[in-house]
Amino acid sequence: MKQISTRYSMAVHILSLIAITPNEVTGDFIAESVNTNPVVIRRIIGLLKKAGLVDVRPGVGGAFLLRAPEEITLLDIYRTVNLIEDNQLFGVHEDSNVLCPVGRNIEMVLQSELSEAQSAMEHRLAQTTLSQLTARFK
Amino acid sequence: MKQISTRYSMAVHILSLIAITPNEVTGDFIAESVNTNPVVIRRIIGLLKKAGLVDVRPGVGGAFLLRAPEEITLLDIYRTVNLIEDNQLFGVHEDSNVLCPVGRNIEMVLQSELSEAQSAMEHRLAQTTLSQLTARFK
DNA sequence: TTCGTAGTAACTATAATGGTTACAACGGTG
DNA sequence: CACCGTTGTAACCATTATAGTTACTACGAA
Repeated sequence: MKQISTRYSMAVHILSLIAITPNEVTGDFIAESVNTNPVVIRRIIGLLKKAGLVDVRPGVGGAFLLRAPEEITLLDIYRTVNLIEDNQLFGVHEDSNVLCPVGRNIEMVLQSELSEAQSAMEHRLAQTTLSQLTARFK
Repeated sequence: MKQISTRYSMAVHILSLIAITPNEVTGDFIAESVNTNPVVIRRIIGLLKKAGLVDVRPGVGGAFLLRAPEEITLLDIYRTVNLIEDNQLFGVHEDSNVLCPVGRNIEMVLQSELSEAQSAMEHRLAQTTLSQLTARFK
């Protein structure tokens, strides 16, 4: 299967970098730390901006947090960057045969179970803040 | 983002159908219930066979469970069908710049957090058995 | 021997991903 | 004012996973 996009881990990286740097941070600087193309960084920062997590100084550049690192959780970042259909992590096949007892019920029954599993994961993500993360860098 | 493949929900569908059907079930019959091409079904059954969840009568055909529906969990099926690199749901970008405190630590620190989140999800999947699922079909 | 089925290989169209080049817009600075 | 570094996008690309399809071989039972 395909893993969840590294866009997410890169977003955490970006926010961590902004959090621990006293002055403002340019996209090119972040790109060097992440070791990727600056455009990739800008795209992710665009999502973070739209979500109100960061802002960027126009013209001269430089990103900064709009929320305290103690108040940004891994779930916040996940939700920002991992745009997904109906916010459902699990895809469920549709158009099953309604003439069959399984086909008639599988979608609803399974979707409810899978949503619970997804919630369990998201709940765990919500337990960790950006500041807890950056505290572990040495 | 991309959702987790519907291969998983189809696998649950397939096993449910085998579980509630008294006699053995052919791939074509399952394909009609799932409403897809029989080859797609055969491919998934191949994975289920390899995992020891089902077996298929050669020649004449027909699949049957090798384990009681009470002893097959959604996690078992997930693990069978959702083959993924290192069993890590979350992809984490590699080759970050080691000269940067964030780049040097992000991979290990984040991976450990994300593994916990994944475990929380899998733990929830392990709570539901195939028999609990089929009991909800009416 | 024939028929229905399983197992596979090969091909396709579609979509997400991560990277890349290019360029316009913007705000300080000399 | 003119330049420079930066941001925001658009456009394009190669790679990969996905889900479906056709086609063929192998097998067992009637």
